[in-house]
Amino acid sequence: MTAKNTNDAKKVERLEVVRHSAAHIMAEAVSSLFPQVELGIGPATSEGFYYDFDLPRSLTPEDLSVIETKMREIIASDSPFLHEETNKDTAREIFSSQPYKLELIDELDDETATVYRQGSFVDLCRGPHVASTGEVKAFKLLSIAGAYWRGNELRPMLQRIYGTAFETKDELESSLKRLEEAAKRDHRKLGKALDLFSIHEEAGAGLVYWHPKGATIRSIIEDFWRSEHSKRGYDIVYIPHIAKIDLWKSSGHWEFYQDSMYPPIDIEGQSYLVKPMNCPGHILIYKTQLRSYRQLPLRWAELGTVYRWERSGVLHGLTRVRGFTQDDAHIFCHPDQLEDEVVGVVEFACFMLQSFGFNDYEVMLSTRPEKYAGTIEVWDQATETLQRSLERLQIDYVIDPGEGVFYGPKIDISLEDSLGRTWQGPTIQVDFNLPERFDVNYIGDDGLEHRVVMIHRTVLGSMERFLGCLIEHYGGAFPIWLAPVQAAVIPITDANLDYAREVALQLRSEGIRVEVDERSERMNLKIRDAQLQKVPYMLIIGNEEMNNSTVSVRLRNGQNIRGVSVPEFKSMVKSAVDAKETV
RNA sequence: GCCCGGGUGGCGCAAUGGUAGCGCAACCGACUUGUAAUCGGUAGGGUAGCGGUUCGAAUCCGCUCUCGGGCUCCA
Repeated sequence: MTAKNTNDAKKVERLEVVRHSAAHIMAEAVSSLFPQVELGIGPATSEGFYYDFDLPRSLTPEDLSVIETKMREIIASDSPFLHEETNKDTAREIFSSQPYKLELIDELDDETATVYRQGSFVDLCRGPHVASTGEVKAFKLLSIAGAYWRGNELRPMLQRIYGTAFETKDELESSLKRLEEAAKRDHRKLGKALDLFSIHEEAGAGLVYWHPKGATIRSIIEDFWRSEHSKRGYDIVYIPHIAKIDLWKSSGHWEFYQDSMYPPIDIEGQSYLVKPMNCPGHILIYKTQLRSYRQLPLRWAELGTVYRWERSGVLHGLTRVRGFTQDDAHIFCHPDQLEDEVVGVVEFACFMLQSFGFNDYEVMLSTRPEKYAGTIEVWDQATETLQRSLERLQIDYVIDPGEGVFYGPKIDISLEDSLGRTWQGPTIQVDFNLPERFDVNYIGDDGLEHRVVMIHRTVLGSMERFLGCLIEHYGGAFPIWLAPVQAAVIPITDANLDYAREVALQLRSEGIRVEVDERSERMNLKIRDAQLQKVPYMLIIGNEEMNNSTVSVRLRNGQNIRGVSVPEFKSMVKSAVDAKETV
């Protein structure tokens, strides 16, 4: 487990100041181009900075370069950032024409208000800033977006300009390159280019169709998932996709989660709902018997497909969809087992992530939200258990107040991909509520009924989101154990076709995923296509190979190994698969 | 859902009021070739959908669907 530490806090701090100053310079530029502008806020972010504006017209991408030019002038003028302390009343006068600033002034804790001036521009701001505008040496405006004032969808929508800034031009350049690289790895692009999945306008937004190659990867992951679960004492269950509304009323989902559920379906006068979660189904199975404390913990896992109504604007490739398969499991245990179970799940989740090459993650503990079920005591108890488990594992975590689910607190793990971006992955949620609602019990050693404690958990998140993340993490160049086509057999001329087919047959009999490129094309074209498809091994077969019963192996990194016998190649692939090698 | 910007042959793009064009892929033919694109030919769309303006619409307007960048929200 690698803790994420801010290795050079000072540098980060300095960068924040530069970015915040860049935001002010941008605000000055926008103000001079649009004197009627009403200013929102303009902070630095982990990636750059933004500023929100209320403007008389919509900005276009062309406006960005005009604003950038203006910003360069301001930077060239090298005017100092002047810090000024004043009181609220004076501040109100300064910002009399700025309603958003006035609102901020009203909410200041004490009587002093700090303002910063550069040139003729003045902004309400706590600071700090660089000494003068000339110190902002490398910046770029990136995009325009709508953003609600103060993040509240009931308040006006402002226009937000995103930009980024660095201390040096080199750092800016490499950051922009990283963005380009990220764009190339976009799972939506790669999904199309590598023929992995599709989403259809005529079939519905947010609903994923897995093509053979994508499905191959998915089913390998699912097989791995099942076998790792069975090693850890889980059993697999299956449940239906719809259930009577009463079940969802009993569970509390109808009450707390209705906004995310699809409307009822009428079936012969009865209302049914498509499941947004799997838990009630697993509870029904639990309740088919009287359970003894000796049976606990029961760990039941399911690749359970759920459907949630997500607002149209939030859908995004595979990472935000309306139908998805959770790698779900529910653990029924007694309270004394809770901590051990949580520890086991967190370890399991980390193991799974590491198996896919994710070595950095962030752990978040989310506490009681405003809308919650159950009592505060029970919530506190559960939250403490989660906390103790993380401490036992010596995992650094951040507390996210009020972000728990309605039925219990949770641990979320977000993973960091090869480009340093974070993705929401596994989640572990304690639930004291559903056992209560469904009266889920076990018979203790005292012969009496006791309430079970439930853990909901995923170790990947959802198949869709995880695959989306994996595609980007590997940039489409999947490790050998996951690659949908592990080897492309490339005959040089048609005369080599029969031998090529024979080699493929031999490899296939060993479970190696092989395709023969039988097209009447040149070898170079076939190699190029296999490279673009990111196939890990290309087996070039010409007369030389045919005569010696060998293959010539080309790796996707360009490396060539000639004269490899077929058995040698088999064991090469096998060991790469076993080691989960990436090439 | 909200703000802004898009939707053109399988894919990537061009055409901004005058009856849609290019590259790749596909198909046919020739070539039979040692590590990232062989050459030639053929076919393919009426521009997301519906309605409107106009002599004339891919281009302008309205509505719907959908995609992208964000906001809010989330596995």
